[in-house]
Amino acid sequence: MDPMNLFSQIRAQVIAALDALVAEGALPAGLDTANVTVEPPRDPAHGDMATNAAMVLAKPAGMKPRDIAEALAVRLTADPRIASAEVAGPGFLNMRVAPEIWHDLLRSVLTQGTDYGRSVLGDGIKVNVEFVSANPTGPMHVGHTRGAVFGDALAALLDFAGYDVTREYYINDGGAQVDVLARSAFERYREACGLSPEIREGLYPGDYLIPVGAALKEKYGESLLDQPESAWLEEVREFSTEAMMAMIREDLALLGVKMDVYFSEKSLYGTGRIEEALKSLEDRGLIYTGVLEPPKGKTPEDWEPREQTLFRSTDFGDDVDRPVKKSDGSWTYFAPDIAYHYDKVTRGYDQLIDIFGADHGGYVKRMKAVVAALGGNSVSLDIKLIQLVKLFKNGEPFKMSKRAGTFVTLRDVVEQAGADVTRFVMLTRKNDAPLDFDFDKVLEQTKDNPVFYVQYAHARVCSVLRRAEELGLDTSDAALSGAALERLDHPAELDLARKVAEWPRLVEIAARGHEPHRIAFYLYDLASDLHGHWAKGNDEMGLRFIQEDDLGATQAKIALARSVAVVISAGLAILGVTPVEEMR
RNA sequence: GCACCCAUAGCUCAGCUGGAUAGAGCGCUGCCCUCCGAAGGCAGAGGCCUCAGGUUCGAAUCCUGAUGGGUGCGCCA
Repeated sequence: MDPMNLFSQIRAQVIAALDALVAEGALPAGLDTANVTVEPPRDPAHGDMATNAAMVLAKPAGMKPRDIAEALAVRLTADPRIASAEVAGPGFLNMRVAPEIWHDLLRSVLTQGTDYGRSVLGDGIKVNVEFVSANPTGPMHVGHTRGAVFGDALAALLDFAGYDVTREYYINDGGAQVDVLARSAFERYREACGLSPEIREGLYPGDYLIPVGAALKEKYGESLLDQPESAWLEEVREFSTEAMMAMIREDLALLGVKMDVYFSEKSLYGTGRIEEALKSLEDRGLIYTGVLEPPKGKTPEDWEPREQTLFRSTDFGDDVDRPVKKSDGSWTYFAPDIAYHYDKVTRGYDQLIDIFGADHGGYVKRMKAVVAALGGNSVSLDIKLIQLVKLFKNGEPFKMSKRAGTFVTLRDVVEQAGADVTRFVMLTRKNDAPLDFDFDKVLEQTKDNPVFYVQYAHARVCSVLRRAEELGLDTSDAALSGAALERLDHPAELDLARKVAEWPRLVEIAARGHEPHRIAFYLYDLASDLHGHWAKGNDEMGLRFIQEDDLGATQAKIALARSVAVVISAGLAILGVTPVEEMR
């Protein structure tokens, strides 16, 4: 556990005290302390931290919780850093630490800067986060945007928590939809050559292919015009897919998302890689030929029994076995998916994370089955489903329609709201909860808008630091970490420090659960505490950060303020948002 | 029909992998600027955590079932 995490430090101390009690015979040996926690209590009046040790151990030890708790309290308070330990409620042990603990903590924050809160939780474990993976057939829309932000923030969070992270994009350039793209682009090519395009039903009608058509003309002149499809399809497909991917990369760049790996589905075909992956399954006896039952309740009109090559995914918790080959012998879409995950497994990742749209929930079980079959117990796969984004304008639902031209792209969103705002707002909801995105509200400068609220807190601290500099103080972190922090003795000031102390713990909780939204909520809380503390200065002069007649106290107080700003910066960095120094 | 996700204040949502008296914003009511940024703060009202069982020291949280909503369901990716 991380040495910077105050709660894990104290937990280690609790465990040590328990061991000591065992050694002196006050507790039986061989107790399992895995469930012993040290957490901030819900009600701050209960103290700085609480442990459930006595309640967890009462039963296995065959003792009353109170007796254990009291013995533990005596042990713990022998350390001068633990000011008090009191038994409460059903057997909680509420602890209060000495003020120096908080002063040391703040010093540590200022010394480490935005590295404060980095964790060794990940222990260098190799994680692959696959996200976006939008089909290269057009621009990215709002749904992709949320997935992109979520994946990028999750990757940053895991990196911060000590994992070795790869951001990866799977390009679906091997299926029938890129043929459709090629045909659509070809019509735009014909248009560029002065002919009228025939955008038939089923082709992509979007304007974004017009420049692709023009580029095709520039490259090939009119030489493709009288050729049969078989002559130009492959080249046009290649050309268009690359154009689409260039556009997608640009969109991602607008959002501030940078992938480490772009993996091409097409590279799996004709290279033996699909065959190799399937052989790996076959060697385990997981491939067979058979006939599937028709789905109950909703039998397709044209359903008829067919013999197919199937993957025995039911062995790994899936509902039915899944076909990997069509009846004509060609691969189903599932086959390259298997090969792709096989590739990820063989690249040596310990953990895989796939981020899908919620409408792909039906694929979760089969993908988990694949990874379980290929990687055994050594590789885990977590799949995060991203719920819909509901757009609003002036509080009114904003209907999207490709045909009506009110299709909202990633670019539209970023151009209107800005990347920082877009990213933060997209992370203010759990991934599996629908998200309302109101174009007007996200730009409001009120506390109704969480982005503003957090930014404002950061800007206020910067403002105070500027004031302090005018008074001749050195506001560098190096100088502030040397401040006389013992002058921070007001309960309200220590409360703020307590919140700062929760940061490393929160990072670990968020990383463990693959839940970057927790960062956003924590930052909102922290900002709220800062604003609240600021306002206390209205009534109580002594709580203002700037004390014009006492520069020593001022330096200590702005060190506290700066610590809050440091954590806000670190948190925003994980979310991919730039902290602002003043509001405009 | 089956599977997965969801259900918490009037509305939109948190709730730290089982902890103490369930929280925040919006909306409503009432307060706080001779003062570091009031773009903020404080207080009040508002709850059968959808329902019924179960697990245990202890459940909004875990299990089972029900109800309501969303998504998906063999040669489309």
